[in-house]
Amino acid sequence: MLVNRQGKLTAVDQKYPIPLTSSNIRAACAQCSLRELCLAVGLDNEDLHKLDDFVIRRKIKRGQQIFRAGDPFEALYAIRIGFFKTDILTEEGLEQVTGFHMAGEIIGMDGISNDYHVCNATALEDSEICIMPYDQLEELSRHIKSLQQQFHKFMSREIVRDQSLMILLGSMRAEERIAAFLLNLSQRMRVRGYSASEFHLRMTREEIGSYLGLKLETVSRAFSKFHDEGLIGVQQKYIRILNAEGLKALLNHAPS
Amino acid sequence: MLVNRQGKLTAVDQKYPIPLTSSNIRAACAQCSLRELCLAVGLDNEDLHKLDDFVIRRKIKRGQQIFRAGDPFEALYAIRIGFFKTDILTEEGLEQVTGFHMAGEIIGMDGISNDYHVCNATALEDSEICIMPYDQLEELSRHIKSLQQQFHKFMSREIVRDQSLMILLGSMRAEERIAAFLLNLSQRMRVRGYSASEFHLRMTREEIGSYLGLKLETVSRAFSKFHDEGLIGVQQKYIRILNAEGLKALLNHAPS
DNA sequence: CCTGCCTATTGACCAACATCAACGTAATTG
DNA sequence: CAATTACGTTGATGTTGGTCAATAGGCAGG
Repeated sequence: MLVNRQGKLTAVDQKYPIPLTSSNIRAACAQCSLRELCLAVGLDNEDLHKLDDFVIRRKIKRGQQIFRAGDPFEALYAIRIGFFKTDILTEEGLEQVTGFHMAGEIIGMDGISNDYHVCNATALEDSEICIMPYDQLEELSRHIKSLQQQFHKFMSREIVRDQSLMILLGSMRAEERIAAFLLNLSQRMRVRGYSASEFHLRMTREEIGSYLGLKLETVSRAFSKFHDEGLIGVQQKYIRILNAEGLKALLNHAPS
Repeated sequence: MLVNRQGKLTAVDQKYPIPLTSSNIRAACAQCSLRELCLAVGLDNEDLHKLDDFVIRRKIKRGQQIFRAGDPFEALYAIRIGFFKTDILTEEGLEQVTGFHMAGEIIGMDGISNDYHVCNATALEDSEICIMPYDQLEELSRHIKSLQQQFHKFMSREIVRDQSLMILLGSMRAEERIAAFLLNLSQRMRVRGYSASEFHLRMTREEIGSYLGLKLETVSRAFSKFHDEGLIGVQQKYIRILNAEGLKALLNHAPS
């Protein structure tokens, strides 16, 4: 087995790069439950089938990577099922997590600007993705106006998302960051029809810290503090939001 | 006069929103010296003229805003001459600068995702922009493949740029951030044919600090320290890079 | 030229978070 | 089952950068 239960690589990752010849299934956007979250929003059935013509569905195991920094850019990836992180190895060899990604989100757009990827994308649980070869997506979006518009909105949304994180990193204190992080996760779970008040974290404290510009100890301490204050329940990676209003209140009166 | 020399608003800004009926000139992309930096990269003359048909050139005074958070999204703006900042007012009423923008760069892409802008764009010196109404740009990019590709690259570049800033904010210490900031500015000046070793900062220490997640005093102290170490020359907003290698060296051995 | 405002610099002090370290726990492996 | 490994929690201590405050310089406007 390539990964242990924590998703850590325990051997050379022989499944990378993802083999394009095995376990590939033609996508079926028209039947997909994520149609309204994904790029396909607003497309009619005929157009959906044009997407199906070149979109490939793939299973990805926990710990497996879809692409790595430096890889040539070939496709965008829509998450159908599962949970991913994207991260960058800094010059000093430190990992910095740049995002956590859930069903309906699209990753890989960083690669468009220079024809290679600048980050790694790793599954944090067993997942399923739709591979959208970029040349064909670009071609099709020249012919389907609503696809073009939807695609642009996805890119713009990524810009806006990154800017929110910049604000978080630039102006919030540790506990505010963590409250914001939990509320954001909760919100995204709700949109996808999962419980917004209890969920399993798929990432470690260290990955959360890396994402939020904090050390893992600081993350752990904040979780414990929120727990003691009755704001959340914490048992390892299992989180319950007990007082969402209380968490939101932490965001508003920032002394800094 | 609406703004004093520092660009601070000294009266209600009556020039906002920018009047579309005065001082508008048809753009002339084919003659533009920024053709190779801007969206027009790779377009032939015929296509350039199609762009000219709807792109409007405008002068913008220091302190004037192109758009504000909450404004309906209508156009993208290419900077022809000058220098801009984009910023967001946080819930607590604090300004957070999200970017500094120079000639050849495009601002406003944050507005695509929700049909309104999420940030403000303010000229930090007298400037000139090309207004590109978005509907028409989208339409034209369906017909000109290289325009479409170029546009996508610009959006992706913005994503990559934001992610670099996330890494800076999430993992660098104060002096590293400021060294990185100066080197980045220097590099962008070089690309535009200006001196990379001496330039005027168009923004205040407070704006730099806001951008880098630091307080203005910290920015000032770092400038003084670099000055004492002979890395840079500082006289108010006039900066000389005396030892670029020394600045780069600060980035590499990060103890954190 | 003086006045006032904005900006920048510098020092003294302090708090938030990082660092270092020890220990506990869950899950996997042999 | 024991051993191992990753992950998480908590405490003690230290450093970075924030906070508060005083001072000075540049520029606008009367």
